[in-house]
Amino acid sequence: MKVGTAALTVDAAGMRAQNSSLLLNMIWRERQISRAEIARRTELSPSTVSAIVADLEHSGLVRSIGAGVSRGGRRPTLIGFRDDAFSILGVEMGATHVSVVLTDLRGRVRTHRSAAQQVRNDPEGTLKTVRTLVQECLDAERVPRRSVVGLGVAAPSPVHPSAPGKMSPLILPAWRGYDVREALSTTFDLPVFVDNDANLGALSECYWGAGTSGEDLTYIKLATGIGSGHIIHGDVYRGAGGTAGEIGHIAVDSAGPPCLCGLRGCLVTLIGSGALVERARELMGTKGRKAPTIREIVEGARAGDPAARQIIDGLGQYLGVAVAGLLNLLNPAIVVLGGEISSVGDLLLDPLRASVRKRALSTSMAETRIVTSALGDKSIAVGAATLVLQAALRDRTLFPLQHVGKTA
Amino acid sequence: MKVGTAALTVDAAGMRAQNSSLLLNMIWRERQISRAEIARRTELSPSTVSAIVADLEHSGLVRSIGAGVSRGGRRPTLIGFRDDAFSILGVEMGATHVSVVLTDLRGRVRTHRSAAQQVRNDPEGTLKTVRTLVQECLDAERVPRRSVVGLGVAAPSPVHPSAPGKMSPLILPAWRGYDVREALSTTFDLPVFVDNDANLGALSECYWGAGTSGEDLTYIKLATGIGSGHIIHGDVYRGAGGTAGEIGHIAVDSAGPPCLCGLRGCLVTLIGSGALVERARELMGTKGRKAPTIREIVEGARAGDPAARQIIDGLGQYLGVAVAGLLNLLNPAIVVLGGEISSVGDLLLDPLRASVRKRALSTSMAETRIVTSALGDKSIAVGAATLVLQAALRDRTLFPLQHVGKTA
DNA sequence: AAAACTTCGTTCGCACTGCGAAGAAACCAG
DNA sequence: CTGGTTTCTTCGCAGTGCGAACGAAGTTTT
Repeated sequence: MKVGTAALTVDAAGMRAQNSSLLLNMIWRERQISRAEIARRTELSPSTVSAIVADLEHSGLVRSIGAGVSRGGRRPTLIGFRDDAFSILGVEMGATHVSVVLTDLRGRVRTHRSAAQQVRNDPEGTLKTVRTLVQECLDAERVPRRSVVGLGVAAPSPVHPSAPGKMSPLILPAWRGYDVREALSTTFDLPVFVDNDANLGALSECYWGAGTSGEDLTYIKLATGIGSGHIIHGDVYRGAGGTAGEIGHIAVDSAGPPCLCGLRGCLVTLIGSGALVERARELMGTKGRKAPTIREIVEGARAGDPAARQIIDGLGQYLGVAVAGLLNLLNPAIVVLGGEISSVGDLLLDPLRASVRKRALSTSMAETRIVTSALGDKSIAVGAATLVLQAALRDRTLFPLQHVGKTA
Repeated sequence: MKVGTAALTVDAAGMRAQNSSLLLNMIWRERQISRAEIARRTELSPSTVSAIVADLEHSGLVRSIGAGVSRGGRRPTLIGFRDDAFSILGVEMGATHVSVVLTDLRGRVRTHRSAAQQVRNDPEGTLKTVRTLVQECLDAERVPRRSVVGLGVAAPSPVHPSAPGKMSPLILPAWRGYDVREALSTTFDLPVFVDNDANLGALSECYWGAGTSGEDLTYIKLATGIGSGHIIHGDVYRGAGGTAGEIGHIAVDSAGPPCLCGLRGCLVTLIGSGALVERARELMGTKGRKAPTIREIVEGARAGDPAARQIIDGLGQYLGVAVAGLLNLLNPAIVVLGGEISSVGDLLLDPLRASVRKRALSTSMAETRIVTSALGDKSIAVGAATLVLQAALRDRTLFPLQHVGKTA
């Protein structure tokens, strides 16, 4: 189990691990597939495929699920992935809440819990809440610790690749000294993976949403803050310091209002939830002085309220400036918009696309699809679980098998 | 030699190929290293290392170069990479010239030729010029075709990953129907690799310039056009449609002048060579109405001419807007500025860094170094050759060995 | 100067892997 | 029911990396 820095060498065992991983991924993707078909696609010999499938079957990750249709001879035995073989925990730490999901190996939510929690200034309380909710999820489904692959965490902060678990001292100063990974890993005795929330939203879309086949994708989270995450070559791209995707602080209007970060006209100051709500209070009838919620803006826009429509239009236009820059620089295949406000769909996409078209090269536009997320409000937490799934599908040893190596 | 789509399977031969590649790269990087040291670093067994090195030695890529210093026992035999074992051709197609280099396996230029050539509207003439220059380079060094690994081409156009060789119909409409790769590959009977010029500038920096150890890097080419290239995980990143890095058409000033591309305030309209020269004519003494050249601006700035300094300052400020966006979105470890104007060094870097600091999150700034290129005017052509080198170091079979497989 | 120790590189048998040929099993078509 | 087809397994083979043992070539100690 070499985990050295350079170690990319292969020996006989590594060869098996690699091919085994390839097959496992193929079976997972196809849901059901015969040995013969696997052999054809991978160009591995039938004998090798049989041997590896036997291994996988023995470890409980796949199983035979009856016969398929004949192609003019003996009917193939279909192999299926056992989605329920293990569970995965996903945690979302939002700005004002914590939410936990327990999923199977297909990203389906089996149980979920959430609670209001001030995350920004209360690390101790947040960790306690997370622990409680996680335990509740485990208890609710009577899931033994043994059958949990790991725990993924979505944090509202950039995460440095070399120190996952530590929060950014600039974004979450109160978390100085805390290590989320460390803390939860010791509590539950599980592998813990931490990443930025927008990155995990992107991963979620890549696996369960708009990402059809692992193409490069960018996810933009429209909420209190504006964040984005990139999937490049099937992997979350984090940049040199883990801050790739901080689209919220791109300056789109040099004459705009000042931002907490010290700049002017940041995207977040113009289209963050706070700004939208503020704008709504100005434009919409302020019944009793109470500021409307994002949900009300969404409903208003759907109902045809001109003020709400106007807010969405403005959002689309500003966002278009940033997205145009994104397309020119990165040229992703898909851009997905998430966050509550994105549920207005075309009402947002139309002005956005128009704004982008005015600003991006037509070559980069032509190949890029811009869509809104179809995943629900648990997409970030599910994305956190997906981070674990992705790691395990690549390295089978992460599955908590009884390690029945044939040597034993 | 499986080159299928999915094929990532490994058999015994693939295992050897992979380990062999690893060693080859290590020897290339270290220049000289003993078998024992290789074994320690790779965690391969000494016997395996010896066997593979024998293979490589037999193929002429490496050789023994005497003994190293003892570590308290027998002195190690140092193995060195034979930089001169093969040659590589690199071609730069600029806006108004074509330039060809013949390099060794260490990026050193052995011969070079260049000629004025209108590339944009004259595909036929351009290809002819390229053929002539390449042949001249080969003749000058009496290099037999057999010892050339391949030919790399830097094109002033985005290159679509699925059709390298075809130019973008929007940028170079006159090239419709031409396939550079096809054309040159048949002429010289060599593998041909084509990529965008800025991408290859980035690759050049990654191998021979500011890129110290394969960190993520962005290169920005300041010339007639403004382009950029990203190196991610040691590889050129091309995006979904090959247009990643089109930084030149990012809008930095919504009130700016209209651009050929149809937008307003594109970076290129503000800091492209044309704009700089135009500005210079306004500010500097226009002796005899003749517009100054970029070179004159550089010299003026160095000599302390306030007008030239002012131009450079403006350049730095505008560029800073785009770079700030780049840092927030991609968070590279290094940003390298290339192109003739970048030779003013700190005179440009100071205002640029100040501009960036005003606009980028301090977290992404902290980890990013911004520098000017130290490579000469042949860096793009050398980058084209490097593309070939990179491919061959990964897949040894690209070296035109006499394929003396031990079976023969 | 000789002996003891250290490091380097090679040799050889072993275990494991994937492959290919052969064969058994299962199915379809006439 | 027979011939052809496809699926899957069995078994011997070739190639690979590993580990132990060994010789080679230095350095350090006696």
